[in-house]
Amino acid sequence: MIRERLKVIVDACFAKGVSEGKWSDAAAEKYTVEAPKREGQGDFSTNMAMVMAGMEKKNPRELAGTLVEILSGEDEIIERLEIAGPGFVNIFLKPAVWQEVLRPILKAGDNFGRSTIGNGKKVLVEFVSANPTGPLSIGHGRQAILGDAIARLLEITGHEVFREYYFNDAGRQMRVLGESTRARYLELQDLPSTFPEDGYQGQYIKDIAQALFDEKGDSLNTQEDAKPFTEKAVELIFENISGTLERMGVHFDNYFNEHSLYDNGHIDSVVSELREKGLVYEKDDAVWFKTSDFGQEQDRVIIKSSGEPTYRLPDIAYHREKFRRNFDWMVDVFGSDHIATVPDVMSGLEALGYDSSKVTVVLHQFVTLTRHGKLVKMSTRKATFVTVDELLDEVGTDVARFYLMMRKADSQLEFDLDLAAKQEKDNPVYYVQYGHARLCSILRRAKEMGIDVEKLEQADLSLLVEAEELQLLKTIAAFPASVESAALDLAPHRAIFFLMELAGELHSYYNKHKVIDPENVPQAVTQARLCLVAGVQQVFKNGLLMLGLNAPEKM
RNA sequence: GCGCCAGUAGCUCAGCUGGAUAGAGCAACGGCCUUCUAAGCCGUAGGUCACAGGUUCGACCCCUGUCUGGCGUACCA
Repeated sequence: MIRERLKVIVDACFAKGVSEGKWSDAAAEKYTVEAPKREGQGDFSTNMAMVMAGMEKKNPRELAGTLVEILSGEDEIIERLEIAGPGFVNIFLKPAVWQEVLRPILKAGDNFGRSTIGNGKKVLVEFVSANPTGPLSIGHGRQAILGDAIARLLEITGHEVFREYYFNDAGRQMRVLGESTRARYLELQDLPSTFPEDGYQGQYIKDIAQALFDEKGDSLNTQEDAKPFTEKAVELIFENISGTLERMGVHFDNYFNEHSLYDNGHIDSVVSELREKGLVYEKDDAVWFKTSDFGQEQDRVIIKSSGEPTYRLPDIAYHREKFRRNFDWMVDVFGSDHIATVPDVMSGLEALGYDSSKVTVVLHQFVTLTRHGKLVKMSTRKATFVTVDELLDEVGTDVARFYLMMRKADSQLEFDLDLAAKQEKDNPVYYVQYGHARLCSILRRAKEMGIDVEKLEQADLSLLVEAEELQLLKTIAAFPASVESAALDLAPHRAIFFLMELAGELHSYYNKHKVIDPENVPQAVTQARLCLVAGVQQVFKNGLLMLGLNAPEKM
């Protein structure tokens, strides 16, 4: 909020310099106004002089001097200026600028941090999209949390968000699932059975078989078709997946069934459209898509010689339906093992005349699990994975959510189960939540002492002069920009880091300065500090809730 | 072989479009609770930002090459 205000002033001064012939407008939009990392380098700093130096063939420090001359006329919010290092202009603002940020924050309340930059843009976020072959693994968990956090961030920045889960309950995988279930079903009756070679080996298949036996008895013993087994398995697995998602606080607006693409003729129409454009051909009894026309190394099969489509074809058809449903932006959250499909889908969309730049794919790297210091290898088929449910049992929803969104998607995420479970105290989740709880505790105490919280806004904020106080004010003032950056860059981990930084500053302040202390702190100062406490508490609360985390008032 | 991602403190990781003296949390070591919650704070220690070149006023960031790890590279999804 403050940075934007200052940027306007700096831009005006740049323009003034241009009109006065001090420099050309070549550097317009190229320089930045940023908060320096280090203390003592001003509230903000601009590199304008250095950016201009190369273009103007002039000494950066000289240019900086000129800039300072122009800027010094702007004394409404600027206290002083200095030229530093190779030509930075450091800008020190009047403390009142920071002190006054509290009023709008308290006024905005739960809405502080929300914005309208999304401008009502319709966004489809597709994530999880696991086929019903087993419980959600921790990898799916990462995707669920990442996608959910992205969706939440886009929502509060003014996008119209639609969450979708794409799944397939037909085809070869499902046959194997049904056959695996049947084998377990016969097995539990001590009847001869043949477990498929590539069958699903998890305990959950046995549970499904048992449920089926409890329901139908031995009436399925002579069943040749695996279909009733598949149907039961899908039903129960989906129940399980929905339950897990519910526990994690993840909801979808729609479950899109791949099979509907066949029923509605979308698969066929994609093929015929591509055929009309001369982009498919037959070879070795299979149908090939000329992906080489779109810069790829080789063409790809879209219909196998058996007549069955490969995964690419429905993927393309599905994305075409996304476009037909008029979304302005489509965000796909995939695991990195799906990387191969991305260029194929993009090529398909281009071929069908759609602007594939409206699709953004967030590929997240794998979650590597360690338990007892050893790497846990994961495979759904062999059931050697850790399920999201088990994770939630061990560490709880908040810890799971926090850990799974704390890393950027590009990084592999190591989840140490022992650590997450035992780390009840030295846990970043609690570090942040504790900050919120502590502030709530102060506000409670204020109330008990009869300090009228309603009147806080009338406090004399100029009494907030401690370095830690100004730092907290600067940080919370940057909250909306931080949310925007996390949302637009689809990077929820930045919001997490913001909260951890705020928590660090808060805990330091808490230990150094007392808010309520009638004997040592004047009442007016207490009033002002309570305002700060309320503002910071509000930011913690908004930040935690927007990420789907709890903001406990007591811990 | 080729493509994508990663390589930053003992460990796990931040570092947003190139900016000033490299950041956090764990772990280690030394301190702080008759005072608003010690799930906290303060201090110490810890680095050739994988390696080698290049671009420039300035490189963890951009370019080239090399090495290491992960994921792909199916008529599996």
